[in-house]
Amino acid sequence: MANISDTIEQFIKSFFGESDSIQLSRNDLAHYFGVSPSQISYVLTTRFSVDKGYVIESKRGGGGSVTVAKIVGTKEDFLPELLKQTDALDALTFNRAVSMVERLARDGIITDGEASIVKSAIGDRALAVPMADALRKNIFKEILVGLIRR
Amino acid sequence: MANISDTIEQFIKSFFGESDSIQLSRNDLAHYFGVSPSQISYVLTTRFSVDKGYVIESKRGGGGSVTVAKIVGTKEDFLPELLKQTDALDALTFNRAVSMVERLARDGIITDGEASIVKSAIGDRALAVPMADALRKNIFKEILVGLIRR
DNA sequence: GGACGAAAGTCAAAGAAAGACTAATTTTGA
DNA sequence: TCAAAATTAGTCTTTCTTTGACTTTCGTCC
Repeated sequence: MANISDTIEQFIKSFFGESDSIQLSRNDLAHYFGVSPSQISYVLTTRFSVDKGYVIESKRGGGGSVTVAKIVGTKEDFLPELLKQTDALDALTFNRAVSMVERLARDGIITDGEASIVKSAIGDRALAVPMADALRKNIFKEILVGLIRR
Repeated sequence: MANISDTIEQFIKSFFGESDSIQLSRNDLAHYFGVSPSQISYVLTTRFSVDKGYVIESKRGGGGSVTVAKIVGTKEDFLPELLKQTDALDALTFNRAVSMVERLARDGIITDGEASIVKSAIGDRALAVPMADALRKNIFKEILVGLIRR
């Protein structure tokens, strides 16, 4: 956690209370942490992506701001939806998979323990073979199928 | 003990004691000992391997680092033992893996939900590739390592 | 409506750190 | 002895972070 991006990520997350949506000022945050404004954009795009279960909206100009909102899981629909999305890919990188898994955990669809097992199973060390991303997709799909049937 | 690798190994080990997990910087260590960074990697992989009872994780980029964690004998030492046994195999059939998983569940080391995820991940449908048994061994090992670390 | 300033967006380049691979050297053991 | 294994170094690659310059959009004030 030595890097500033992680710190900013945590700081932003700490603003989600019971509300699923927060509003912030890119410039103020940048100033607060003493970094360039685009650093905030970087944190926003890398840490609050759609795969991770967030949407970002913003408004420029005077009084502009950035809104970060949690996509709240519709539970029943979400797993089949995720399966469809995954199936449409021709490969699945580890990072992307992790985003999805952590989102499942965040929304309580799987437990943290289950999430960590999935991450182990589809990690780069586990899949040290050619075409790892294609294989990872396969495995992840099977896991999703299993989750749907339970 | 004349060689620098042994010295570095001891140096790293001297940081354990309080905690079972330490964090270090490859570059800093290399500088400290006046060796090339890859020398540190060499020590890490040869002296802190899984069968020697360690797990290594790392992160690249600004603020990146390497984490070395001891596999500490939990409970009945069953998991480390199982890991060692699995490591000794050169392949792992699905049936054999299922036996192990079910035993873990029966002993309460993992939940039923976790067991079913593991089974999905290492099932024959998930691993529809050549050399599936070798791959399955790899994946299962990583899962065990993850379980030990929690 | 046009000019101005206040936001935020974009993108590329530079920097930081670890990983992978290779070659050379040294040590070991049969 | 001498071939195999272990060690050491060097270099290139990949990944992630950080910064800065430039662009676009929005609101406000003549």
